[in-house]
Amino acid sequence: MPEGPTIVLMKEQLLPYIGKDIILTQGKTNFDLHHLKGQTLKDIRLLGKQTFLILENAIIRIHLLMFGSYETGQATKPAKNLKLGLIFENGGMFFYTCSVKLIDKESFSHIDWEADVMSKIWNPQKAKEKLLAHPNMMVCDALMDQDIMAGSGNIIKNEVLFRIGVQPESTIDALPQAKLENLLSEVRNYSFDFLKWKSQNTLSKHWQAYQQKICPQCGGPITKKITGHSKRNSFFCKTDQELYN
DNA sequence: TGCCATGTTAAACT
DNA sequence: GAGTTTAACATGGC
Repeated sequence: MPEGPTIVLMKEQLLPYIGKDIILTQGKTNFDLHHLKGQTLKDIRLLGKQTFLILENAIIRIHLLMFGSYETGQATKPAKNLKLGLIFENGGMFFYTCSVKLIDKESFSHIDWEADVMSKIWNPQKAKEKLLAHPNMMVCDALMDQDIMAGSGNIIKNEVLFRIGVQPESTIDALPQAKLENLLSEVRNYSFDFLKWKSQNTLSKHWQAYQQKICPQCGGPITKKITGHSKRNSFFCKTDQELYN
């Protein structure tokens, strides 16, 4: 169950199959899997929560959504949930309960790779311009917007806002310049902390606001509230986080 | 046990 | 037809 960093970890598991030929396909997709057989997996690219499998003659987009899961090597989960299985000479990759789509070259060529907060070409300046183009946008929505900050999700949103001391319903135009810069740097910083803690299986131990009841700084209550157009739960401290609007 | 959730899409509304 | 809301997906943790 994925935000961007989880997908970065998934990609590491998929790397051994780059350069290998697909010898068998499995699963149930809304396109014909048959023509994938025999193709080489040329590359794997990520944009936030999306994974692109670049084949010789097709591009497949995988999105794990909320409940999706994957395995590499051998498939062990119930076949009825298998959306896509690709078998290579050295093992397979299996994606369950997720979205699997064929992407045409045209739309693939228009992807803004610089929007991925974990990418080495992440472009916070460009993200800032996109944010400023939506002055009334609430920061809780900004941090869920996959066109602006691809890979950020509800956990990252809440933890970033706690770190920078800003309440989720603050708006972009009311945010002091320094806080905006803060937001852009912490969304990347926290994503890499997320990656580190996730790989150590200690992610939830490090939550300061998300799913918390007591503020670790002031000892006061953490407020839980559905916020923004994205209508996702926000967790925040009214004392240690300022509302700018 | 039952409820809720790291997310997006498409159907079903207005 | 547009914009908006709801349901679906179906697992795992508390």
